[in-house]
Amino acid sequence: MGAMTTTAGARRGRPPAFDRAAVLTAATRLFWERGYQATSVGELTGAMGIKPGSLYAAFGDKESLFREVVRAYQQSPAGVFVGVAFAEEPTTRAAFVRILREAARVYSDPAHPAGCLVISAAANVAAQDDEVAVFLRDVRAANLVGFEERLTTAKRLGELPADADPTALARYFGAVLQGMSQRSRDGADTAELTATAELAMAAWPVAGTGTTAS
Amino acid sequence: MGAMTTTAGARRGRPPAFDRAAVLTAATRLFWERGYQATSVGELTGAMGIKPGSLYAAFGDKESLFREVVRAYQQSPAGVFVGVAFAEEPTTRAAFVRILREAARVYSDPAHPAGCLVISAAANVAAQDDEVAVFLRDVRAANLVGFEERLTTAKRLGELPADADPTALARYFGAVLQGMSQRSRDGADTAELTATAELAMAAWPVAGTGTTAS
DNA sequence: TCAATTCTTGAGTGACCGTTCAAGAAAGAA
DNA sequence: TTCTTTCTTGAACGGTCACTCAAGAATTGA
Repeated sequence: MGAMTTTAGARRGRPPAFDRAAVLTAATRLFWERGYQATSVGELTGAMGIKPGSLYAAFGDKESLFREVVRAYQQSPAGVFVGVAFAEEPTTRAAFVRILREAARVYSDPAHPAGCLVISAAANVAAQDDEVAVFLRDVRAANLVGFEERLTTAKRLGELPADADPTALARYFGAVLQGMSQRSRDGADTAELTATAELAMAAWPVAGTGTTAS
Repeated sequence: MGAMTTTAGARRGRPPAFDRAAVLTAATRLFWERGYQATSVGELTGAMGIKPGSLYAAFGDKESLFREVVRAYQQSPAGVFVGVAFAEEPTTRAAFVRILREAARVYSDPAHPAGCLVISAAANVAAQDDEVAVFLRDVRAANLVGFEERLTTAKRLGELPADADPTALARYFGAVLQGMSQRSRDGADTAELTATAELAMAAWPVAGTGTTAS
């Protein structure tokens, strides 16, 4: 689908003067750093090197641009490491260990803004921009469902003890990742986040004992 | 200090037509729900029932009002439960158990906006409002220092094993609390957050073993 | 060469932002 | 009563917001 529209020549009219992927990257960086609402169209056009008219012709409006940014982000290294860990690690436990460690690295990578764009870009938003907040919340909820499905499967396969609660575990790891994202935005470095990740894995259920002591 | 200025009569000039504490509560609710930047002065004056002139005469400007809101919040039940737990619980472990459980309750209390105002009210902010973000980040950092001091003391008193890392633990619990706050803003209820809190306590060091397995 | 199509440009839209201010109203002091 | 002080009110301030549009430039198809 994308190949036909981008590679095949013979498009009528004046060609765009900018590289769509490049300006999307610039927009991503801004949204990632400041969040959706705090990023103005003026800042966007400045960073993207295009005028408002071009932005609106190419992307629709600010909200559509943001949705495209999120879509691109989810396919970037910072967005796919969860899926990659699930696909490549042999055990569910190893997958979560890897997810937490990768998050520690990615969230604090100085090559891009700190934390996770999906977690922080619409943390607070005016009533009028509710749809953006709902959109990101749905993405987060879908990620949690992915966690839960993997953990449920692991329990069915005997990888988790019978008294393990996949739903509670999924939400716990989700909360830890959101906390790590926030900590990285507060300045936490890779070492700190890695230490947090290691401690977080202590919640992994061990066969034969309850998962927590009161 | 507060008693003299509020109770003693004999103040010159026209008295304020509003209850300062009441309008502060209204402002707190708005800032808590939407965050600093996404809350406009127009919404504030509407919710507080006063005109812009009165707001600026009484509170200075939007930023000063917000700082006063944060100060009041920190002395409210939602802001003091950490200090109360430290003061009332006999052991450090019991204090952290209580902090996590209380956070689960408070963050999801439907009587007020979800989560922690200090954690979420300036999550993303434009460059011009940096000072507000820095202000809240400092508050969070101070809370972490409080955690760390308590844990360091616990280690010195033998309540924690010799290989325990108070700094890492403090940051871990800080991250968990930030994650719980975010989860509550995504709709998590008390039961979910409580389950997360219980799982989080699995990271508490046990004498004689390493704190984590790899 | 000429029409059709697509993008760029620059100027401009109304709405809302945080904030200010002069004028009037309500209190104590003289 | 009159002065002084403090608060309220309503109408504004310039600035920025997201967004639009007509006119010109660059391309393809005929």
